[in-house]
Amino acid sequence: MSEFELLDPSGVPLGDPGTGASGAPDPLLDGLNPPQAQAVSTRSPALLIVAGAGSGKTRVLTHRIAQLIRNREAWPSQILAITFTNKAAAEMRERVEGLLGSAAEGMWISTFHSACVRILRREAERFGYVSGFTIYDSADSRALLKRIIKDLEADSYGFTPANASSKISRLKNELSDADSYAATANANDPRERLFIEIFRSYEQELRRANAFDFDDLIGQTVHLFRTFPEVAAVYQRRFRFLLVDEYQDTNHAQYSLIRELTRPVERDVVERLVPPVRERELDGLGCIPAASLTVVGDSDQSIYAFRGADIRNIVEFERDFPGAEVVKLEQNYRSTQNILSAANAVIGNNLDRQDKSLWTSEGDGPQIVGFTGYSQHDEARFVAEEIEDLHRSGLAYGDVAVFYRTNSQTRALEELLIRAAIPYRVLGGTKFYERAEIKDAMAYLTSLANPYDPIAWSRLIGAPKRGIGPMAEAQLANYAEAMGISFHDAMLRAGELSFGPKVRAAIESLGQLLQRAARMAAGGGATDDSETRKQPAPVADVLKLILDETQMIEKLRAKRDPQDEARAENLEELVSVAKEYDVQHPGVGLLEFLTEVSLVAAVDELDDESGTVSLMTMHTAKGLEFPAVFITGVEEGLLPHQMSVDEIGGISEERRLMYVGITRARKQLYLTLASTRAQFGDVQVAMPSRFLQEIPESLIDWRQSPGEVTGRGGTESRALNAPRSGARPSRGGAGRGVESSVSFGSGSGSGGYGRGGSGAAAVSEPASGNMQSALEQWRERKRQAKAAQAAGGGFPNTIVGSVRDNGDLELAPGDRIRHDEYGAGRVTGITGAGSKRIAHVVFDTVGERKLLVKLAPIAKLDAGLDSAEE
DNA sequence: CAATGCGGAGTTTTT
DNA sequence: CTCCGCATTG
Repeated sequence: MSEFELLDPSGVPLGDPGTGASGAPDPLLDGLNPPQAQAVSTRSPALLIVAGAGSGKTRVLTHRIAQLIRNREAWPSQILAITFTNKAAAEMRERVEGLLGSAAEGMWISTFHSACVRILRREAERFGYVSGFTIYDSADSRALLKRIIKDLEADSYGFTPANASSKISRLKNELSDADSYAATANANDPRERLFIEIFRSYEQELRRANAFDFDDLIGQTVHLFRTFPEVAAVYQRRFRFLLVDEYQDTNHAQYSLIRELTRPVERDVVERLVPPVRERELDGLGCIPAASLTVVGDSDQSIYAFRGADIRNIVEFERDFPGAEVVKLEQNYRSTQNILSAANAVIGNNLDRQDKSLWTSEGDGPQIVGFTGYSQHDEARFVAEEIEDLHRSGLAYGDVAVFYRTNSQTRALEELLIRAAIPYRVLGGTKFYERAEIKDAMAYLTSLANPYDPIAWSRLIGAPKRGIGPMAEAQLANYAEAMGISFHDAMLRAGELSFGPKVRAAIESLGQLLQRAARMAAGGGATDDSETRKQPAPVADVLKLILDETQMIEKLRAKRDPQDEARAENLEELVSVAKEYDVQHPGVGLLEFLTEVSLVAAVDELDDESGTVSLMTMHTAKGLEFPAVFITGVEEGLLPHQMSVDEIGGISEERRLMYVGITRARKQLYLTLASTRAQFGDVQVAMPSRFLQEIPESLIDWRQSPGEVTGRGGTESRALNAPRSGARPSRGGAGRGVESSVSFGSGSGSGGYGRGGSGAAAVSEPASGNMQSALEQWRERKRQAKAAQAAGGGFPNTIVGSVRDNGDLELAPGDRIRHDEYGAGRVTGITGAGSKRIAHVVFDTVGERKLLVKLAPIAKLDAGLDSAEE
């Protein structure tokens, strides 16, 4: 919303705190447990709600807000609630409105970034920006940095747009700028000096472009408040109640923003405020007292340290805000006890945390299901098959989520889900708005709002290709700068520069298009003659004008690359998005659309009604819950991620990530991994994650344990055509690690693995007998691991057993082999060498496969006629 | 100026 | 493996 009322104009006195709640029982407290009710009702100046996963914190927050309003302790306009994502904000608004009726109008419920944009758009003129500023996403920032690094020839010092950007981001999150950094940096280090130059130049260019990057949105708002106390006072006065969700993930800049907003307004500033401050707003000293602050968080779910989140913000809250009250919510209303026990066991391995255990009164529920695939492909197939089983037993696809650590893991999963015809949706990853063609089209809109933005302008010039190259672009940019005019105006005056007739015509026609579109967007109508001031044109109309005139869609369609058809469709989708926006927000104009697009988060795309399986990273999953959850790639190097192992606190953060993942599951949790994983073209052996060993084995029903797939923990390789792990009978080559025949829901044993193996899930029964030996191996390895750890020095995961090793298996074209999964087949070729030898095999039933000789579950049956023997 | 092709490099999480 | 930048060619 764009309206901005300072205080409710009616001037009705606010009720006395607490009066509404006394006497009759409050329906807003109905069904809350005592700590929850306490968290809703308490009125200390600062409140920390320590809310474990699934403990009903959203409920508490919404009820608290509703109670404040309903008791007339606050007007809706006096409430500022900060959430982590737009989706969470929308949900919270909806729930508060549900509790109150429509009385919630005027509340600010938004993310840090959205709230700051709103403030900055109002106040930008005060410090050299204009309201139409552009918000640079990280790609835009990097594009700008790329130019700067090139200009300064800093690339030879190892600076890249990516590393410079992340360093600048880190500094900005600490509220540093180039000057303050320069004051502390080592001036004798040429690399440091160069970095400072990059940083300074980046700041200048942003300002000149009238653009903020993500971090600026917070940092500059803090800066604004500190520089202009009377501006800060407007917001300090307005927002009497601040509520901040996910407080454990706030960084220093965000923390500072909260501090600024909860500062009392000093007497001398009070006197200058407009409209004049009324007596009842003041305390005895003539100040406007500090706003009430409520924060909600769980330090065990802090997973954004890499983005500057500072766990100290929550740990030291009581010290920061004297008089703070702390309420702990530990009862979980989401998950079964088995899932919670696993979560508690994992997080319990993090030192320096306050001991806290989630519990539920809802019972144990089914065991967690574990599965180890031979490859990520195999793992993905298990996931797909299992989802099918869940679906057949009555679970909606929309109730299932698949999590992973890195976005690249979606590949194999998507492939198998497509093959199984399971509807799914990937959240995040390469987002819609990050696609090249979408960014191209958006560059036009951005440039209309901010004709001084060089990144947008530079992008639109080359999309589509129209004969204006880097030379012409540079000339125009120089000219614009020299004359102090916008890029658009420079293009309209291309005749004053020495371009060839063709180039000049192209430039002028583009300039005219932008001029027309700009008029239209501003509400002047597409043509010159408008005397009637109209509403801003709908965004979709402006977009369509651009797409039609530039022929972007047609040009894509004319190409023969099949990818381009998809790109054309994306552009059409963008038009639909814009139309939808126009319907939802009539008459608000381009700027709001651009803002909203800039600030969408991955999770905002989640549509609860979509009826599709959701794929997302565990970071994206925070704050969500699903009846059935798959956590995939639970391997060393992936979860915890290799990159985190050397970082201080890295493993702890990864463990929290695992904890977040586990606690998303309501009823059924799956932990899956693969024993090999292909990365960058070659295959690598993967070890089970140390986090798996931290979960009591009784909680996990291993359909196929790591022990079964990676060998026996010894060095000898087993007879490869024997049934795996001893006791299990072979299943005619299609035998998979599916041990139990107890099925989930209606016993559909049909949809199993391979041909004939049952894929039905054993949910409530412990593993049946023939699982014992495999489990025994796994246990033995865990025992060894524990012993090693107890012996001191050892890491939890120093012993993970050896892997299957067929290293000495000689294969040649013509050999017959048997594969545990695919059955019998004939080798048609061998490529690669050493541990990366790949056998190309045509199987009798499943056709051609490529297998890593060293690790595939294969055995030689008989040699081909001309095979080389050892 | 644009399109094509080759070679090299980089691989975490995101508002 | 895949994306990106660079150089060559049309």
